[in-house]
Amino acid sequence: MKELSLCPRLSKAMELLGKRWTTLIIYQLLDGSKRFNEIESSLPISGRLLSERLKELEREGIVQRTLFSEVPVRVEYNLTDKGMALKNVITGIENWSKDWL
Amino acid sequence: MKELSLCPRLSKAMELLGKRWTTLIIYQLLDGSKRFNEIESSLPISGRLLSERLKELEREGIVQRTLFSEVPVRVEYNLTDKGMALKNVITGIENWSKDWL
DNA sequence: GCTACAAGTTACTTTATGTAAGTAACTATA
DNA sequence: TATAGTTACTTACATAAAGTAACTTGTAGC
Repeated sequence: MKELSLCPRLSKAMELLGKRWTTLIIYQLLDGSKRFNEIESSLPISGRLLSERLKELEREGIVQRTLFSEVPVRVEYNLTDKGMALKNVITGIENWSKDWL
Repeated sequence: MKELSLCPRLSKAMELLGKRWTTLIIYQLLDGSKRFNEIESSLPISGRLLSERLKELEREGIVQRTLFSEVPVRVEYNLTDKGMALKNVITGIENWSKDWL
């Protein structure tokens, strides 16, 4: 019988942020909204996974999706307040990386 | 040809911290050294992966492994300065989680 | 009808993770 | 002497996640 001293907060957060690409996608959106293709070309990620991750982030309320019915269609993604609140965390990781990697 | 606006610092850090269990293992070690079995029972992780992750963390200089040739053998793991420097990052994630999850 | 475009989706392969059993080296107990 | 117990791992195998590339949908212009 395991007596988990697992921190549920950290654990839940890492389920999200720990998934591959998630943090990098959020990073791309920190300086404003971007289109699907823009994110896709700014990261070495495939459309398949980008689509999956954006759906997860939308479901979690971290990213907002806006559809423009133009021709061809345009879709913009931007961070919600919940997403923007991750800015400090991401900056912290960058700083650690700068100091130690 | 992709013109990646990928932040190499964040990217490299997330390759490490984004791996499943890594951050949770570091969290377990924030308050002092622990033995293999202690970590294993404090997280829902298998020995197989824990062993793999600890090796990665040791290789990256985040965790230090100390062997005590007792009977039965005892092995302790503790964070290096590089590992301890992640405390702020982890606290940041916890706080975000508290505020938004 | 044919081509072009953005934003996906589908089908398939490779890699990572999960699960359970096994190993090494030694001690303590019957 | 034989058996069981201990820690810290490994190994073998099954399942889930990620990677790759081709295909779809809706619309416009030629």
